[in-house]
Amino acid sequence: MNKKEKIMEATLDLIRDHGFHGCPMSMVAKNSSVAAGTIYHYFESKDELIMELYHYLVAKVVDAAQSGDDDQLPFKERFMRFWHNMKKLYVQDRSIHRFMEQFYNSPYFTEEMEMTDNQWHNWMRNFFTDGINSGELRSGVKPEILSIMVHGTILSSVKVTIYHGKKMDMDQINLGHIAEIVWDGIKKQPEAKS
Amino acid sequence: MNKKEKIMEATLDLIRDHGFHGCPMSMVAKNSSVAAGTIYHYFESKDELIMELYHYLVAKVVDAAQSGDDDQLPFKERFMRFWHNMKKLYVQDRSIHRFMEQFYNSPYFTEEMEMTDNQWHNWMRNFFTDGINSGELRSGVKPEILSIMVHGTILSSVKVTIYHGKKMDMDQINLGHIAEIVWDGIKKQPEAKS
Amino acid sequence: MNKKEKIMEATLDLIRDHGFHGCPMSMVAKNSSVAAGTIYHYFESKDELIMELYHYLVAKVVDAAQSGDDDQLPFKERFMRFWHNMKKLYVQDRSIHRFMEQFYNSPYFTEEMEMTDNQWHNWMRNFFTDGINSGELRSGVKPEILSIMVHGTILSSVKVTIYHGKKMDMDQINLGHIAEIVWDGIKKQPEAKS
Amino acid sequence: MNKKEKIMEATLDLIRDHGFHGCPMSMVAKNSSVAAGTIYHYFESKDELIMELYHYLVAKVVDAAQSGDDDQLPFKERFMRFWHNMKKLYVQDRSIHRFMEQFYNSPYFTEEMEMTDNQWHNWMRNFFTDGINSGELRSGVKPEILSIMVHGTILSSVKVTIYHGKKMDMDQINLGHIAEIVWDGIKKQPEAKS
DNA sequence: CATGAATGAGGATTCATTCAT
DNA sequence: AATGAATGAATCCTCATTCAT
Repeated sequence: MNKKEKIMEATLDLIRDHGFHGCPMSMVAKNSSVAAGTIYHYFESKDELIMELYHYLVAKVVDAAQSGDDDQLPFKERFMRFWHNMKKLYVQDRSIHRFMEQFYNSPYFTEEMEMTDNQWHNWMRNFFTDGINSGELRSGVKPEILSIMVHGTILSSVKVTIYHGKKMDMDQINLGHIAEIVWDGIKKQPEAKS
Repeated sequence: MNKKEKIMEATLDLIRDHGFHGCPMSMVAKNSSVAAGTIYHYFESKDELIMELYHYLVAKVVDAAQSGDDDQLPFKERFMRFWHNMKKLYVQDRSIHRFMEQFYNSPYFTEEMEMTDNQWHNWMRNFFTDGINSGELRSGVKPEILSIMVHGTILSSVKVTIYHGKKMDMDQINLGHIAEIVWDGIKKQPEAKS
Repeated sequence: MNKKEKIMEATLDLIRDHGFHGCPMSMVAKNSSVAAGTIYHYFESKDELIMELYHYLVAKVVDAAQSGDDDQLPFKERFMRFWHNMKKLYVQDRSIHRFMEQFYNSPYFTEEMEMTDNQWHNWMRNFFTDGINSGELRSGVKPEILSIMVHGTILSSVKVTIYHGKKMDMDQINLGHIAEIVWDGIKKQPEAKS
Repeated sequence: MNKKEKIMEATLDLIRDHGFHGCPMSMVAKNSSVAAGTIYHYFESKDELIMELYHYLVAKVVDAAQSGDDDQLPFKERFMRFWHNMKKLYVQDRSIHRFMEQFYNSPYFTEEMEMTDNQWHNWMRNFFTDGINSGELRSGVKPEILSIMVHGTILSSVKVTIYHGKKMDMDQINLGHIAEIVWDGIKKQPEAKS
């Protein structure tokens, strides 16, 4: 791993373990085994380090999301693969999610950024647009809405897995059901609803 | 409003506008019109202020959630009231949502807290247990799972409303549909599905 | 005990246990069971409280020193009584000595105070002047010098008693010798010295 | 002088002039011509600065004590050299004495420290053990006791010199006598006394 | 007399950033 | 490129003192 990545990974670990607060540059330096001054060769400022880390993680997330995807497959299959890719990513390494949640609710994340081209939102929009166009998903709901909703539910199910995992003696079958429930919610609905 | 609440509200506003960073005690003092030292009469430390603010907001959230609830009503009606109460709460005053998102992903929120008696989780568990017991919700899914899932989706739909609201020129009808979609996902299912 | 004394005693205890630093007025208030404001009815300021405490303790020390003294007795007897009175006082309650040592080496204690009438130094000067005049003590040494020397040695022997007391398995006979050694040093010397 | 020593010396000066109070880090910084933050490169905290200063001074004191010492000399000569070394050290630079007096009577100095290996006490114990073994000092008194006693008396005579020095118009001869008096107290005694 | 909430200047400490080496 | 000592503004917190009740 090159120095720049080492610095970003150290920052990420620090944020996972000690929050956005607990990652002073001095500690980033120590944890990535470089001198404090060296960080400033790779990043103009701490803000820039955080911003680059954000983009680095977005790329990682998109990569994970589309692993094994194939637009020739039935959309339910594609949806399930997406779902499990994301869950795996978030469960295996909590740091990504934790970073993102803090990032989105911090002043680093401005409204402009949201509006601007965003790899991750673009990918999701396209993905769900495919499902709508192929007639396998509900029509009449914008893909942006579907994507935010689905992603929110994935994150929630990650929380369930992580926090309650052992404590609640929850059988895996139940947890697996969540994806089905969500699929039932977004799939093409037969006709009238109660 | 008493001084303690004034301090908490000032902190909350600061966190909304400038994130978990960006609320130095000096600014909390200024925004709540008390001297810096006064804060320490009411809170032992900044950490304690944050923790008390959390509990204060949880109480507010539970209050909002159960507004107009009545266990004699059909569960779909109760669900829709709950849904709209929550959305109203989170959309009208973004500060609660922003605080919570940051809080849950910060070191303030420990695993123990999750496990410990938690007003909000208790309320939600009881609520969804009612729906399961009355046969109006899917059986075979634990109420804890339903509550985390539903709440996660509410938060997501709040994000849609807030961030994309104007930009996307999204008609209100579509947004209203989300609750229906979720209801379709959690309601008693007719029979077997693939 | 009246309120004023209660405040002074609380201050003294605090200084013994936590040093000159660790006695904020708030804690003095708590430990003496009065409100913070009340202290300012009895003392103009913290400085004044410390100064009054000093004078209060000086009086206590003089009282202890002259307990059982009688200028008709042989001076060696008077000296031994004095010695044991002081040791008892300092060993039984370390706070007096600890306060004094810190006081003397703090800015509270000015050179003027040293020069000014000082009950305790006066008492000691008079005491040793008696010994010189009666021919039982060395001549040619000013009583001021004798008194500071003797008192310093008492304090040292208190330190021995307190710190090393148990640890060193020191027989009481040896400790008792110190007064004898000092007496040998200050008593009228026979004639030529080596 | 390196920066670490400059900081310690500035602290010492401040304590001499304004007591253990009266040396805020900001002033230590100013007096040692470094930035406030720099102090924390060399010392973890103010407490650690004080503790290191203590050890630094103990080393200085031991150095001074053994200056010109030679175990081939008669013990009286060694004793007199020791005495005058110490007096010189304490009188020439009052800061060491003032620091020590405050340090020993503050919570910085714990019982454990007293018990623990202590350069200074070790040196004194060895010194007086030599005198006892060579038969030039009283037997039957532990060297620890002799050392505490003698040192206490030196400190007292320093106080005499400093506080009363000019005021009392005390001839140097008298002051010089103190060492003789103490020597008379601790030297091998001719025979039994009442 | 007594209270204790309120004050705000001052103290210890942190931390992003710079710069001589 | 890399270092890490140095900086000093900013932060959290303390505490002597006041004053309305």
